[in-house]
Amino acid sequence: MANSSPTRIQINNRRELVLETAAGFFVRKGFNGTSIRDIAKAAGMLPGSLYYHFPSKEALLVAVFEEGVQRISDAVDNALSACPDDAWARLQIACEAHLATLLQGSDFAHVVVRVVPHDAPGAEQELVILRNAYEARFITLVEALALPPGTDHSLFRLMLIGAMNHAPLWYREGQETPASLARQFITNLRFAQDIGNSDIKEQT
Amino acid sequence: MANSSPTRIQINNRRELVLETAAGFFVRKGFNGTSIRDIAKAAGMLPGSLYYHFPSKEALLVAVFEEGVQRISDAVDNALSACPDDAWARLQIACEAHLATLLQGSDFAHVVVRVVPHDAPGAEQELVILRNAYEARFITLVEALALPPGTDHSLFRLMLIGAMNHAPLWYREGQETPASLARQFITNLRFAQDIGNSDIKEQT
DNA sequence: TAGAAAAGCAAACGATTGTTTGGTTATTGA
DNA sequence: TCAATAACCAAACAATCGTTTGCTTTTCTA
Repeated sequence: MANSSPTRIQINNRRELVLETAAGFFVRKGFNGTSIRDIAKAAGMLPGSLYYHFPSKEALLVAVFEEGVQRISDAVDNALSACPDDAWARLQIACEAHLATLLQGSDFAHVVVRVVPHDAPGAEQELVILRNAYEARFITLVEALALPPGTDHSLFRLMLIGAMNHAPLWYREGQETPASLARQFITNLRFAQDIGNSDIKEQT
Repeated sequence: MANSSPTRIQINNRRELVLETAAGFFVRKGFNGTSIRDIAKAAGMLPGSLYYHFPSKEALLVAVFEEGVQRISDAVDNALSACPDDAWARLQIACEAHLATLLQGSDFAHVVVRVVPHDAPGAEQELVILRNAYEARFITLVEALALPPGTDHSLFRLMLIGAMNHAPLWYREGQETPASLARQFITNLRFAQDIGNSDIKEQT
């Protein structure tokens, strides 16, 4: 007997639907702005039914966070696996994957950026650990850079992450692509020159 | 008696206390994570009493936003008024004032960065207008820069604002000052060199 | 000195919150 | 065939939510 027959019952078959629905609400309404009833109704279920899959609203957020961190981590890792060893090129590739997942992927990764862990006090530590585990990639990537002497690599990384995670607030699909954004992000942080600034007195 | 001094009644004498208390909660708990009862209790009043000063919870948020935008605007404008230097110096001074208000000032300015306007749907437009009115300063400041040819000034500005507004999430008082942060922010975006990267072959 | 306005208290309103409980249906392995 | 389990429904729970109403106290003005 095959242990996975075509008529096999789909275990937790609507768990994913609940997760996706929740991610959408958490992104658009925030954690505290979303009610269990919002999610249940949009998923075609009753409020109490969610508690078969998740023991609490905060546990649901953690599950969404886990999926978001998993997806954006996979995207970045996968992009880096087929990338040259040049530190700047690797960072740019990672930024492109980060932005693509954040701006064009599902809502899961967006939740990780949008929802601040302290909004769910009981799950705060878990959420911070998850996000830190992902962002650790950028510690390595930025430390591999040969930055000008005296540059604080940590601050450089925080600037970059801040700039990237701010993108969902202004990004509109159509004009710019994650790839073009990543290229410009890195260019602005790498090639920014003081061309023509040494004796600039005024601009119009 | 110390409290029976005036010949004039103190109009709205506790309105400021309510505003400050609300700002604190909005920063630490978010808008939807804060209840009217939270604010009232911390301000030593009853929940209903807040409605003498503000017609609704969203109107209270708008008032906090207005105060926050006012304070950070004043800080930046005041810093710029004594800085007729070149464009980069002016931008750095503005960043320093922005960061100082955000990280070391009252909670008012922090609310403007922490609370996303859509969390209060009925006040969303008003909140966006307020924030845009402030951020317009950086449009001018960044457009005055002589950036490398082909640089998107708008994206440059969004990077900088994203990096700065991300700071409250990692800043810890003691080591770095707003001034040192602003200097490094600008340095990273201006003087970033490709030192040690001359062996780069190509970028996509 | 009378009275209007400011400021807030006390108490409740209906609605919504996260969650629980017990029952129901469908599918499974034995 | 049958008990077990997955998955969900139906209905309610106490608590909390933003807000309203009516009343009281204080203070300034006319």
